[in-house]
Amino acid sequence: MKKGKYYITTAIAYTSRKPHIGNSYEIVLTDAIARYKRMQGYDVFFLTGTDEHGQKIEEIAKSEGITPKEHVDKVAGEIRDICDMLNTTYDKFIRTTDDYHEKVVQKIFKKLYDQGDIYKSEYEGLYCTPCESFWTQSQLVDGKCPDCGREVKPAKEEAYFLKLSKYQKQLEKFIEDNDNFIYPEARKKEMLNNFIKPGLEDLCVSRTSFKWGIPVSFDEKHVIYVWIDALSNYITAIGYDPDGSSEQYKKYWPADAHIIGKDIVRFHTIYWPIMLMALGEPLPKQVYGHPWLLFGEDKMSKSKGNVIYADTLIDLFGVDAVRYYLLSEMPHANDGSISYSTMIERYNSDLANTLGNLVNRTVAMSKKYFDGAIQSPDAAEEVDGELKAFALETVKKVEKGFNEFKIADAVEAIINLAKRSNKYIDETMPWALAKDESKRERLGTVLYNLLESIRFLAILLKPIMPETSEKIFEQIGTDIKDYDSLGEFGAIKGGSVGTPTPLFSRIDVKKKEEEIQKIIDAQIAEAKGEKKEIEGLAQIGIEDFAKVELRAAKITDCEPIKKAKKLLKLTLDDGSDTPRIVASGIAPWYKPEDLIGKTVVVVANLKPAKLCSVESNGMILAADAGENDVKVIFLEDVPAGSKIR
RNA sequence: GGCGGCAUAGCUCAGUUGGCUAGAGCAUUCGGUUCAUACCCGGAGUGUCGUUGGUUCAAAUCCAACUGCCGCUACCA
Repeated sequence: MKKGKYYITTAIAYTSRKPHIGNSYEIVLTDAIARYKRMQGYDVFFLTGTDEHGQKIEEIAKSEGITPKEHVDKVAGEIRDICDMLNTTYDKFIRTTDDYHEKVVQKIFKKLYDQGDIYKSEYEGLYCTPCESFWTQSQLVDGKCPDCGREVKPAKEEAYFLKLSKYQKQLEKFIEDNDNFIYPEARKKEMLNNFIKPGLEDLCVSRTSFKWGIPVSFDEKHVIYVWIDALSNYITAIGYDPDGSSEQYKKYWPADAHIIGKDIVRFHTIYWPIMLMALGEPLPKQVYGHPWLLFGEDKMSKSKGNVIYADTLIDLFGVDAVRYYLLSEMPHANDGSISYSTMIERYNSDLANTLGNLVNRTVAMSKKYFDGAIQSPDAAEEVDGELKAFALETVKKVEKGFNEFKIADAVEAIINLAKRSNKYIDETMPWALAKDESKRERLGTVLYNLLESIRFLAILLKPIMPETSEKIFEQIGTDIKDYDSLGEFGAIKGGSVGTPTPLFSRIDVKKKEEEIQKIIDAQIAEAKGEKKEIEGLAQIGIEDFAKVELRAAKITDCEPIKKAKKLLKLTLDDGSDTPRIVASGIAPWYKPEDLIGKTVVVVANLKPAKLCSVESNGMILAADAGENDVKVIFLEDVPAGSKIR
């Protein structure tokens, strides 16, 4: 049955480093949906790709001593390999460094500028001079530059802006009229309440602070910032062009679903629709912001040895089991979590015991009792009717799950059909029927119903575990694989079954855990090795150290700085005639009275900086003693002014 | 601080518009079966449904307050 077109996309992955499984599961999710829709008869176009510009990439490449292009080529390759390893069926893989993309993005920018939706102004922000970066209030750490910890000051930079404010009303109306546009519901409320209703500020869409990006065609010192560059991929990939788009674009746009992480919902439901409104193009039908898949309780970290990459998992369990696991654990509203132990558990209980064993025992019985020949069904009994009804109901549940992006529900429904089929075997007891020659017809019917039920499973599993699905078809000896055949129970006509072969062999938990432990140990060792390398790179000569002038200084006075939560203003006697004023971010850990009279180490030749309107001359040394603990280094029996070396 | 959400069996969660002795999966335990990958099927459970009030013939389900947890709070790609 032919249905309409269905254009679905993932977010494009940022090519800073190789993604871990938490980053990769989005494409598996999207692939399952794409395969499902395709199977239903939709003309699907599935887009994924990589986002390759920006300051961070420029910096990483520099630290690696290669060009940004070399870096992104490497990482984009890795990302694409992972997509392929996961057996995903994207129709196109776009890179934001692709020629056609860059050209069209420039045209889009120009068009918006020409029609007045983009205008030139000044970007006002908090600037850290040594780091040459702008920061927002929320990015600051203790009111200071998050990179170097130094003072930031308000500064202006020439930049281009997109008029969000102009389209605010129109966007608000669109979101409210289109109930399913932002999904799930909670995200919609967040966008509406936090951003749209309070009023949108215009968006800065260009930068001059770095070079690795698409230049503004009519003002070369500006680079087009991430928003317009990255978001446009959804239309440039299928041939949008302000001067005339391709047939493909006309066919597929607007997108039916953008599948993205919850962290970028704002970009896709505010900036992106407004860009499209400004371009005069229709808006996507739905944006699904999925939650995160975390590893256990912790965030993934190399040094903890808990970073899981797709290839590691695939080596351990096989691609279909990994897909199955990710999709069955896929959270819908709250963040979910994965672990090796639950992976093993689900593998054994769902895949090996429930599904694999069902197929195996059914095919084995068909071989044993009828030499593989599939019988025609005879008169139906009540249990048969129950099984049929259950199978037909499962098709509906799976459809509902996919339509609502609750893939875990769909997966559960499928496994439940396998369980129901196992129960059916116990209810009908084919081995007992086999002992009675007069029950031969009944035995044939029972096995027929089982094979048909398994055929349902194989079709419904196609989007989840494509390879396993094929194996099942081979074993049950049918090639009736089309989705429409699920409208009725009983499509198989004759034929004979294949060889019973276990689909998933049970995992020996102990052995697998040992294998996993080895991988974890290797990861930790590798992380340590990398750390050493960094330490090695960081080595400096004695002449560098000599540039730092350290002196002992006695704290003669100390008071909190009113405007700052974390700062204390210290007055120091550094042995010179004039008292030295230093601001220090230690208020959470020390009270002024604890400090007066103590002797500390001060960096005497640090460039003065103004912190919350106090001029700070130098800094005092303190240790990061723990996650959130700072200890000032105190000196004993050292006269103020002593040089430290 | 503002906006939104969640608190149900040991664990992960279902519980639609208020109504039958509050459910499922996993784990635990007992029993059945032998076609099958020591697998499958069945039984047993345990719960003050966060706390306190209120509405109602009736509340896990509606309202209020409180407590705890979580998400979002604009220029990061």
